[in-house]
Amino acid sequence: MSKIQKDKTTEERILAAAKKIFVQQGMAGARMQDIADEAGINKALLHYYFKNKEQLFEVIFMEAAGRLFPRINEIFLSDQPLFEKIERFCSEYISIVLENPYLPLFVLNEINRDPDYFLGKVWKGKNVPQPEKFLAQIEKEVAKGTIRRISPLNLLMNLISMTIFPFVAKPMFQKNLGLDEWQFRATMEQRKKEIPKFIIDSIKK
Amino acid sequence: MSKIQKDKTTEERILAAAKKIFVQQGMAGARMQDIADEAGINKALLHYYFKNKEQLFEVIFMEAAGRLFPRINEIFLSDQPLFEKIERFCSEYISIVLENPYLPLFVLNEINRDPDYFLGKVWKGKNVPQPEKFLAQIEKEVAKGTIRRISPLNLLMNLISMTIFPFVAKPMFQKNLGLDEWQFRATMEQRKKEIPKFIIDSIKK
DNA sequence: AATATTTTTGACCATTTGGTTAAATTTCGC
DNA sequence: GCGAAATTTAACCAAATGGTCAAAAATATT
Repeated sequence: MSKIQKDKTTEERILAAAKKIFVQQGMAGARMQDIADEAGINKALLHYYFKNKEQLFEVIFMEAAGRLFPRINEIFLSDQPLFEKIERFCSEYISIVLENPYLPLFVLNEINRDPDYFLGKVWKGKNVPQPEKFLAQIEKEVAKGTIRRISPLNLLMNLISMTIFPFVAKPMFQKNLGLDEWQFRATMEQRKKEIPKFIIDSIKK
Repeated sequence: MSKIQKDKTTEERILAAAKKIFVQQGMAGARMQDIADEAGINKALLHYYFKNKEQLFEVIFMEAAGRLFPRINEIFLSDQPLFEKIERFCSEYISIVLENPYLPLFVLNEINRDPDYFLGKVWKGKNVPQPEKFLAQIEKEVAKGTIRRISPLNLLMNLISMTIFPFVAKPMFQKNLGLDEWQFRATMEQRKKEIPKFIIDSIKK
């Protein structure tokens, strides 16, 4: 039981509750009863708004995935210069995830359970990922001689890893490095600039 | 149902089955019946060897965590020079995880569900993590002028992130970048040397 | 071979859990 | 205010699930 917002509509309260429970417990661990309790309503009413657990889950998952994946695609598709792209990605991505630190682990976890199903849902339609452009851009910079010779694939992995992983391992980092909530946030704020600097220092010629 | 090893003892078959199911489905998603089936035995026999789900899970979890955490602690505690440490960590860690690519996500996920409980189990006794030494070592190198000024915390996060995250996001990377199993492995083999090079290029003065 | 011990099984139980139903209550259109 | 529609609830149901038990089968001990 937590604070039940009286101003929100019932459906909004259900979605907020479902998000909290699903993100915390995963699809398998989440209980419809817990979601109902969290929303301050009856379980039957839950099924009045969402016909079953799977459908409710899919709404939550797609909303979560929808916040994370389009941004990754942006760095593939935009027309900016490489270094600007890297800076923008880190800065914007960290901002988004700081508001929902547990989303990445949640999404990666469900993808892991059934990659084809979930990635099929996420990347449907014209939204398929096209990393070719970004990878080609890196190769072009290598050819121009502005950056050292590096495998584009590795550079991409490095960028995404350094940006996202600290959130995935948040409890571990916090506990092992003794960071409270505030210190963790501050560190991630720093990293908006530290990561691009780290990368550029490594590859710039 | 999969191949049931006749040469292994029943207990070993149970542990292998439990590992497969738990790592794939997580604690909440795993079914005792599925573990029994996978081991080619009766559910009652499962409880004859392990008194309940939680106990069986803990055996699996501790075995998994025991493979991942001590290595991280090593980079904190060993006496090697910084660059060697970084190289050794990447190389050894990737080797270990290549044999069980799904362990990191599994462990991080369960830690996330109950950080204090699980991290308490993992780091019990004299095995508590002591990052101070590693962080101090970085600061010393900065002072000596061998590497540029960088926040030790950020460097540590970068190292661990680049090493582990590709495994956590394995299905996503594979699907979105079109890597089959073999190509993924080859990429990670490359990264044993690419990551240290990437880091050292960034911080060496 | 006979007996004691360990391992394995099928049948069963209690609880949890997702989901339904019919009735009650509230809200809305008039 | 009144009937209809939408919202909310309590009570239930069936299937799934973790766990038990007594008997059977296999193995070890003498």
